[in-house]
Amino acid sequence: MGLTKSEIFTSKQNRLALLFKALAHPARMAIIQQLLKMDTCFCGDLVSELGLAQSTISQHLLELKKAGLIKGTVEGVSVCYCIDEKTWNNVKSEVESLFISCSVKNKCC
Amino acid sequence: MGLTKSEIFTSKQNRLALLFKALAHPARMAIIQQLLKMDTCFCGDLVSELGLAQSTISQHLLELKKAGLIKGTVEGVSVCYCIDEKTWNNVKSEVESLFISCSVKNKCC
DNA sequence: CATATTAATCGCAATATTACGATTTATTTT
DNA sequence: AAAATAAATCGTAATATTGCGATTAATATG
Repeated sequence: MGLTKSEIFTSKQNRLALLFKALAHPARMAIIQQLLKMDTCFCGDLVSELGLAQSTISQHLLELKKAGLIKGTVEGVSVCYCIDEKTWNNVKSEVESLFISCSVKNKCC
Repeated sequence: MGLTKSEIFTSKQNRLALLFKALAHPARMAIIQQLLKMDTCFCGDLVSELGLAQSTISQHLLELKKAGLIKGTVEGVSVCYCIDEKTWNNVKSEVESLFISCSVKNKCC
């Protein structure tokens, strides 16, 4: 069939999977890293920084926006993007609880 | 075209993207959570735990194995899976450095 | 108001993912 | 050696993703 059976999983599993999916592309990782690093974050800057077409970058920005990781505001002709602090911090604590609190202890193999 | 241009990104960006891709499915999140929680971790247990076909689970296990997140050892007729502690800890610190050390400070929007 | 600039959206082609049933492989038990 | 059990692999269909050029939409400038 080829479509994910979201209904059989917990909402946490689905939420985390969607979050990781948003980060599961090197271009989107590059955008996130750039936004974490830079003060200015115009869409055009990202287009010239990464070696992808403008329409492609725009699509990746949409993916990140749908996941709530970034937000953009119109500034004249340009659009300024940045990390959505609120969602980012939620994500941070969810990922932390997955990776940090659960230490691998039981080895069966 | 439809294929990711890995060559234009840094190895860290590609590495993290591949890691997140492995986690970007609720079934694989469920498997990981189960392996973190349980002592026993036979493939068959996962099949009956999640509501997916055996061949589907097997494919998801392969994805996680390719990403280095889990490993499996044959025990008689069954295969016992568990988190690959070594890779898991590497992943943990990479994800930590992405999320924890980089706090969002500059707001341009 | 016409033109330039920036970014979103559309349409398309290539490729990847997801899921399942059927089959195969490997091991254990009879 | 034959039968049973568990898991990997194969083949296939449905759907999703990636990327780009072309177009559209919105704002700014001459």
